[in-house]
Amino acid sequence: MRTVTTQQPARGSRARGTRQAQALAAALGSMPGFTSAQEIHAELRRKGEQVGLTTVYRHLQALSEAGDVDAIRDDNGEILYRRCETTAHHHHLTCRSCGRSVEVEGKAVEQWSERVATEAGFTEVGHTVELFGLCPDCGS
Amino acid sequence: MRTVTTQQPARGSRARGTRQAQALAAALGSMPGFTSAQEIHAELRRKGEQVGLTTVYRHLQALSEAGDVDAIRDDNGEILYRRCETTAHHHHLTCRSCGRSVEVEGKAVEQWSERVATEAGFTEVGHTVELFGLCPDCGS
DNA sequence: CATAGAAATGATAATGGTTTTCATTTCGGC
DNA sequence: GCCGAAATGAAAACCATTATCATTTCTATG
Repeated sequence: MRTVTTQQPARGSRARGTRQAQALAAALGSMPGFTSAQEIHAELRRKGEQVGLTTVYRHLQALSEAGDVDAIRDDNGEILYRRCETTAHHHHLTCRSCGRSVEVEGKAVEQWSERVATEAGFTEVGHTVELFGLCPDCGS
Repeated sequence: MRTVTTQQPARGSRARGTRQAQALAAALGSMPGFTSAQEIHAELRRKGEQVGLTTVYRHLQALSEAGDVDAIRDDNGEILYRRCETTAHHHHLTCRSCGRSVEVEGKAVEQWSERVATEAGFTEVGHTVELFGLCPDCGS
């Protein structure tokens, strides 16, 4: 085997300091709204970053489980990701046209779901709430 | 060449009266909660009804578009169907364990979503709201 | 009754996003 | 330098859903 001529960066802690992880984080941050794993992967390649699709999926999944990114499903069943701005529980108002999204609080919804569930005798209630519409720019 | 005898667009009386359609409707009605197309198909075969998977999908899709059944996506991206009990807009409180579901009204949610959207300048707002929990039977 | 044309059906193939597999590479520590 | 754990990624597997298309079923009509 040939000698390795140059060693790439990535000094320091491995998991988070990985070249791929950093590139992914950067890409995520540069996206205004929700984007699919595939799109993120494409964006990375466009930027010249070389990251495998598998790695993109793996990191997004990990980030999602860790609560560092939000994940929702669009109508086609694709999973869309977005970097979280707050760690508190929240929902999204997403533009159908451009994908831009706003995080919204949902106190009213939380209370409503609690009440409804209790009335029906349900426990350990969770909920999925997503809003879609046209943002000011795309609206007309 | 003979004159093309125009055929009256056959009424939908057939579509609904089809053996397969009836079997599907019956199966749907016998399921207490949300079920996937695959499960319904399996159930039909179990009953001895011979209905192709394609047909199951086709009918479910048609029924869904017609508003005769509700369709939601579970966490795995699968589409789950359930016969509608009311034609009015409503949401569901579904048991994570047994799949049983209750239809709930969501006036509070409608108003909340309207308000939030307006505040953000969004228009033509739609929403996805699903509640999950443990029903009285499965909860304790 | 025969018959043509339409709708409906369903076996099969294709799609496509996501996950697995597994061999390889990277990197910290000794 | 070397070992082993973690990370990576190309390729294959998965699997629900859709598209294809030949065949069957039904209905109206002559």
